[in-house]
Amino acid sequence: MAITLKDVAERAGVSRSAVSRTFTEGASVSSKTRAKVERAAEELGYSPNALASSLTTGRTKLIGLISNNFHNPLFLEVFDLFTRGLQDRGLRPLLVNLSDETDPAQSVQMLRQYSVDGVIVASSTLSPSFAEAFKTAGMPVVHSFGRFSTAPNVHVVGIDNVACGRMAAEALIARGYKRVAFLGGPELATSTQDRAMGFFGALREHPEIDVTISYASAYSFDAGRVEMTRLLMTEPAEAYFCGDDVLSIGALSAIEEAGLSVPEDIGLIGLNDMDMSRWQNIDLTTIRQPIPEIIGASIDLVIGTIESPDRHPETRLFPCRVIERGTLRRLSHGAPQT
Amino acid sequence: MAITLKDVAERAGVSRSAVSRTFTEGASVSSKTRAKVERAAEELGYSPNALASSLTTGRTKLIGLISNNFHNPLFLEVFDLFTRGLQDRGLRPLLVNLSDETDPAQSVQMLRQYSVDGVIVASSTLSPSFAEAFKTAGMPVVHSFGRFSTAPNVHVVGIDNVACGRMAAEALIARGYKRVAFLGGPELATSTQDRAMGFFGALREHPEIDVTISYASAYSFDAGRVEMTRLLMTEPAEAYFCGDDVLSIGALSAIEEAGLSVPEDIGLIGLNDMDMSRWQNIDLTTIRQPIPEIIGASIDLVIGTIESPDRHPETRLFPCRVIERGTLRRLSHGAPQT
DNA sequence: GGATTTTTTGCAACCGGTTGCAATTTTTCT
DNA sequence: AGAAAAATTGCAACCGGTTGCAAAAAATCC
Repeated sequence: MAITLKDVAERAGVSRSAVSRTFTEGASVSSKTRAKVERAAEELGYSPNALASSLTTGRTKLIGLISNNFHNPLFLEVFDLFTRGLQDRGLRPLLVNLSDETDPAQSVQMLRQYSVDGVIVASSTLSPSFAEAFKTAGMPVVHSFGRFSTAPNVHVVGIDNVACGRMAAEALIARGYKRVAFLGGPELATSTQDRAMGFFGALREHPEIDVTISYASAYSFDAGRVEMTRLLMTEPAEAYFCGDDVLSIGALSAIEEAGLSVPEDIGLIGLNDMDMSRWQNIDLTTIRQPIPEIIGASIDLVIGTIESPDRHPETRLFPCRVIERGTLRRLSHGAPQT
Repeated sequence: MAITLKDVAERAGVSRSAVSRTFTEGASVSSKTRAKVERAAEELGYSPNALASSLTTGRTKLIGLISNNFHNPLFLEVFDLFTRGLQDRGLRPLLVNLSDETDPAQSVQMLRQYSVDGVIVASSTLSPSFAEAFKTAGMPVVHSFGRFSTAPNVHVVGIDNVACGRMAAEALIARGYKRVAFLGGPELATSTQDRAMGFFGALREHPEIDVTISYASAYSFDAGRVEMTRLLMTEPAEAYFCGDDVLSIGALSAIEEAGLSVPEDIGLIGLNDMDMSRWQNIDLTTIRQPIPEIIGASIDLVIGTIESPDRHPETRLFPCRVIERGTLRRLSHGAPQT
């Protein structure tokens, strides 16, 4: 059915090796045979079978892209950048949707069956051990949006969640809020824990500020809305740091529905700066994660590890910054600016 | 490095064929050898190389999933359902991000190199000829969210955009609007054209209603906002049918910013019913596309075509329905209900 | 021009599996 | 128990490529 190497070889009147070599970067072929082969290939419409060649070269150019975040709009941007970035470097993303699975065994087996060259785990909620399972299985792996660790076992690229928590706290302090709160994502998500730690850490130096905490059941609109609705039933804080933009938007919706206004009655600051957050009817003050940089670094790192497998695991964290929009009261003039 | 068939065969003391057969559905192996092989495989941690086997079986279980919609939040749901649906059936999505590319040649070549078993083109903006290129190259292909055609060359699964346009018109008529408009997506997108056709067709029977048309430059928030802002500078219509939810939200933002309110001053009806549209601070009246059904049918159809390649191309369109929310005035009592 | 070096080429083995076929073993039958 | 039928097994060829090696051809040198 399909055109193979052999067909081209016969048509061009050369050996199969010659054909293989013309399609292999840096192999030794005279320009004369190359021309013959290319002509024959063109006429037959031949293109080499990447999977067959992977058998001998050991490289498939397939990268497993694993995620469990198929409900957070931020991840559409993430998938866009990952797929584009991988394609631009000649790699192909094999997408794995983890949904509610948290055991890596199946994914490891599946990606091994397809001999992927490397694996990218894109998730802020999976535990570090998930990515480690791929390393144990001998696959180059990078955990994107993962958690910082002083002695990492696998490459981690992301943000310093503790620093972000602190940054959020400082933003609220600078704006003179006296009763603040953290509205986190799922309590056991590593990112939630770290953000809470940073937030509380910074506020420890400000005992005059009252601080509370609560958790939404997921990084989702509904969870944020439900939790904020609950909070509004008693005395709410003056401003909330929400562990995620989509959570913030849920909270925003609950606040408006209660007849209160943002930022006059309650302030909100999110985290991520997904595209939607800048929409003028949302206009969320938030902390921006430099997504393109995180993804670029993740890809570079996985490629680097494919090339030198014994590379020492490293953690690359990118700085975030506050994006000033409309859900926090303006910075009071003369207040300490960070 | 990795464990191969041969390793298992040696350890189990059987031939390579025996090992191969124990891992092949419906092959002839005695329970005794099967046990030996499974034990050896277990001990060595063997899992068969799917790509090597694809060489002889001709099946990779890889499905090319092609899209150019990486900015419409609806497509996160689409990717979620596609990846889950494919996985559940033992298939693997190889994701291709088309971005602004519209020439299928590269994608065809790439997917041929990876010997994908089938291709799903998920896009409402690509022309039918895009999907046809895969068929010409001999690959089973389904165009999801594609356009209806009486004599289709490839399988198409989607909605009847003309009927949706009509449905939108009827919804506006039923609510007594007298000056309505279509705010379409890119003028050359096939979906836009069809929706416009249905919309205008239905209104032709109501010459008393004034109807106008304009196009946003993309199916995006910004494009919707820009276009609505422009429309508001002169006398706007009483209600708009927007070609897409995200466009509607952009329009909504422009309207609110102009100090007008929805649905009191201007009504809006979208199309898609993406998850976000139900968020209470958006609360968009819209026409729901039954995304899960479309995706399920697309997967079934691509599998069906893999199994019987000469299957006649068919078009499967799913019915849509209006989802009543808060951006259109309430149906006036006694008004004709459709 | 002939010897030497460099480049190009084809052979054949291999990558990790599958499968038709004939030989062998097991089961069934009388 | 022995013959016939059915099930299992291994051999060897094959899937579509790649690559080390030795032979052949071309280029360089004196």
